[in-house]
Amino acid sequence: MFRGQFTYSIDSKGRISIPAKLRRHVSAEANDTYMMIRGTSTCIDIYPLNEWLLFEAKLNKLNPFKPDEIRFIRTLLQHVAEDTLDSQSRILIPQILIEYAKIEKEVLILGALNKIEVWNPKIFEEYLKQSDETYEQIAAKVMS
Amino acid sequence: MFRGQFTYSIDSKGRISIPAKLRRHVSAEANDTYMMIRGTSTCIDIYPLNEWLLFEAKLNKLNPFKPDEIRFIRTLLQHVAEDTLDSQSRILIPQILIEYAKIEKEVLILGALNKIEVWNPKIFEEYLKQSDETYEQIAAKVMS
DNA sequence: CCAATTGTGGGGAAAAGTGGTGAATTTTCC
DNA sequence: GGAAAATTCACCACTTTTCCCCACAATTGG
Repeated sequence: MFRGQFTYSIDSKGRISIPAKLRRHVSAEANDTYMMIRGTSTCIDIYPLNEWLLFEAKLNKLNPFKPDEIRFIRTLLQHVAEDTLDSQSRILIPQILIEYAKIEKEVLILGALNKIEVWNPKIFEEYLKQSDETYEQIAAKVMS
Repeated sequence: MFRGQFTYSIDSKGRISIPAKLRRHVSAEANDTYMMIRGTSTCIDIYPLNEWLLFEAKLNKLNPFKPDEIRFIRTLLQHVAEDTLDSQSRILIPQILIEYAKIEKEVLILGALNKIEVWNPKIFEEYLKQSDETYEQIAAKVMS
């Protein structure tokens, strides 16, 4: 499972290193392959291939004859991209996802259980502020 | 279960020894791996891996497509870091946690049941003073 | 009192992160 | 259809960080 945050940078070609500490938790089944999609917030979600396949299996159980469900599937799959690590452990993020997540130079990489999220640090900060619950309250709920 | 307090020092690289007397209480399942996280007070909480996994299991049951629940996951995992003991039984504390806990040179290491807390000794002293109630009063309330 | 363990410090090799070059392929345009 | 331009992608190079190892004083325990 992925956890923790890392501040990295994206280069002029749109490449991002996958942090070594996250890479250690990627199964060998993933074959250094990652799937990228639009996040549900203003960020990019990155799944190792094996985790993606599990997620895809869930999508497959949806009913494509229900308007809501097919719309969800289409919206999601529209911007899926696949890439394999280069020799420096980086993946190339498609321009359209970079724009969607409003990413500039600095990126915040967040380990979030079965996926890795990529944020513009400023946007992530704003996102956290919007919450009613403080860190203390959330911690109290989970850690008790 | 962890108990007792120890005054140690953090070195210039941000490493802290885990006291031998606490280490004896760590399960072999933990694989010498510890998770560090922002404490709810001005301190750092350290969990052996196996203890931490209990919390993570709770997070795993949440639905990351529900805005409230993914927010919860992000807020918590943001402040988590992982490390394994080196050959001298030390772990490396990330700079961001050191700053959060306002740690300088001396640290107070506190065994606190299922976790280990790391404090700046001065801050811990202040924390104890801050309460209006005496030890006796608090004990009466909590233990009844 | 001696041997083993523990806590602290630091050097140096290896890994990690970042940036860039240039060949190969694809696309564009005349 | 073919040359020029643009894109892709496999490498190469450099700097910084990480982490593995050695060293040593202090403490503990028999």
